Amino acid sequence: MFQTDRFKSIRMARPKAYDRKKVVDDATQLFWQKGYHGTSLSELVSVTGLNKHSMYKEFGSKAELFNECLENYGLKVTLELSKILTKKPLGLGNIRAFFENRIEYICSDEFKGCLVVKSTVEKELLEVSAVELLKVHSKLFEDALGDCLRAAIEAEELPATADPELLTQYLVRFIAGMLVMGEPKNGEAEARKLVDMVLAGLKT
Amino acid sequence: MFQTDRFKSIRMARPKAYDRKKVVDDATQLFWQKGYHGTSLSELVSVTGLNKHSMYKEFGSKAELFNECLENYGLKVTLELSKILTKKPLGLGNIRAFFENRIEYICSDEFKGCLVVKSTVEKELLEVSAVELLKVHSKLFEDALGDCLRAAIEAEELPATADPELLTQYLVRFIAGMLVMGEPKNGEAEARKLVDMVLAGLKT
DNA sequence: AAGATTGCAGACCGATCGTTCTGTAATTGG
DNA sequence: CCAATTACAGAACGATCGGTCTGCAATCTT
Repeated sequence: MFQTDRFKSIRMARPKAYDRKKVVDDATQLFWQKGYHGTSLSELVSVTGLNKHSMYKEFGSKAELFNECLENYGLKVTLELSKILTKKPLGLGNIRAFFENRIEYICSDEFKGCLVVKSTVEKELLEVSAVELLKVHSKLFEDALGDCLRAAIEAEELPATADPELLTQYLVRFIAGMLVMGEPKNGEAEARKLVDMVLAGLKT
Repeated sequence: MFQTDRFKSIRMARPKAYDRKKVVDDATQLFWQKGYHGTSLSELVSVTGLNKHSMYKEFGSKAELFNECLENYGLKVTLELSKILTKKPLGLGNIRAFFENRIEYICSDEFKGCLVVKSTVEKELLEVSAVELLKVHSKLFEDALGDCLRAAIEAEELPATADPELLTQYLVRFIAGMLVMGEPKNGEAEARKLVDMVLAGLKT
C-alpha cells in the first residue's frame, strides 16, 4: 500500500536553538550602526549568538544577510514611518508628524543615522541586489511623501501651482541631511525650528 | 678648521621617483570615491604608483595618509568653495554662486559625493584625529556661510529677524542631503529649482 | 673610484577577512 | 534501540588586510 508520508521530506531532528527573526534584528542593528563594510562576520556572530556555520546555512552569505536586514529595516522602520505618512486625512499634518517622530529619534541617545542613507553613501561598494533594494525603499518613501503633498495641494494647504514631485525631492534631501548631520547644536528646539523652515519653504 | 657643512645632516642620495603632492592627490581621489574603510592599502599602492615601503616611510600609516588627504581635500575643494563664499560683497549672491558650482559638480559624470560628508557618515569607525579634522573643516565652511547670511541681513536681503546660525544649519543639512542623493531625476534643471526653494526658504 | 646614504621592488609578517569543513550532540521516526 | 537527520561548536581554508623587513640600485660627498 502507498504511504502518504513517504513524500514528507522534512523530518524533524534537532531543533534550532536560535530565533531567526531575532538574529536578523540583531544583525540589522549592527549594520545600521557600522554599515555593511564596517561590520565583520565575527562581529555578527558574537552579536547574534549563533555560529558561523549556522549563519551560512541560514542566510547563505554576508551579502544575503545584509539584504535581509535591509528588508527587515524596511519593514520595521520605514513601515512605521509610512504609517505616519499614510494616516487619513493626508496632508501637511502627516509630514509634520513624521518630522516630529524623526526629531525625537535624531536627538535621542540611540541615534545612529539611517541604514538606507548610510547604505546609499556606500552604494558603489554594494552588490546590485542591495542597491536595487535601496531604490525600492526610497521609492516607497518618496511616494508616501508625494501622496501627502498632492493631498495638501488638493486641500489648499499648498498653492495649486506647487509641484509635488519637486517638493518631494526637496524634502528627501533635507531629511537625508538631517540623518547624516545628527542632532543640531541646540538640540530638539533647534531641530524643530529647522523643520518649521522646511515646511514654510514648501509653501513658497 | 670648522666645517660649516658637517652640520648638514641631510645628505642627498637617490632622489625620490614620486611627487609627494601627486601621491596625496591620487590617494585623496580614492578615499573620496570609496571612503576610508572601503579603500585598501593595495589599492592605494596601485593607484599612487609608489610601493608600500615608501608609502609608510612617507606617511607613517593608512590613518595618517587619510588625515593628510582630508587636509588636502580641505585645501583644494573646501578652499575653492570658501573663495566663492567670501567674495566681496558678501550676501545671498555668494550662496547662490556656491550652489551653482555644486550643481555643476553634482550633475557631472565625475560626481562622487563629498569626502567630508562620506567621512561624517562613517565617523564612528574613524580615529579621533580624523573626526577632529572633520569638525574643523565643517566649522570653517559653516562660518563662511554664516558670514554671508549676516551680511545679507545687514543688506536687508533677509529680514532683520532672521537667525544666521539657524539658517546655516538649515543650509548645511540641505547641502549634505544633495551630496548624498546626487543628481535629481531631471538633472540640472530640477537641481536649480531645488536651490531656488532653499533660497526662498531662507527669507521666510 | 669609495663609501655613505637613500629609494625601490617585492617578499614577508601576524591578524583578520568571508567562507567551508569536520566531528559531535541532540532529536526525530521506525 | 537504531538509523536518519539536523544543529552545534569550532578548527581550518585561502585571500586579503595593514604593516615591516631585506637586498639591491641609484645617487650623493669625498
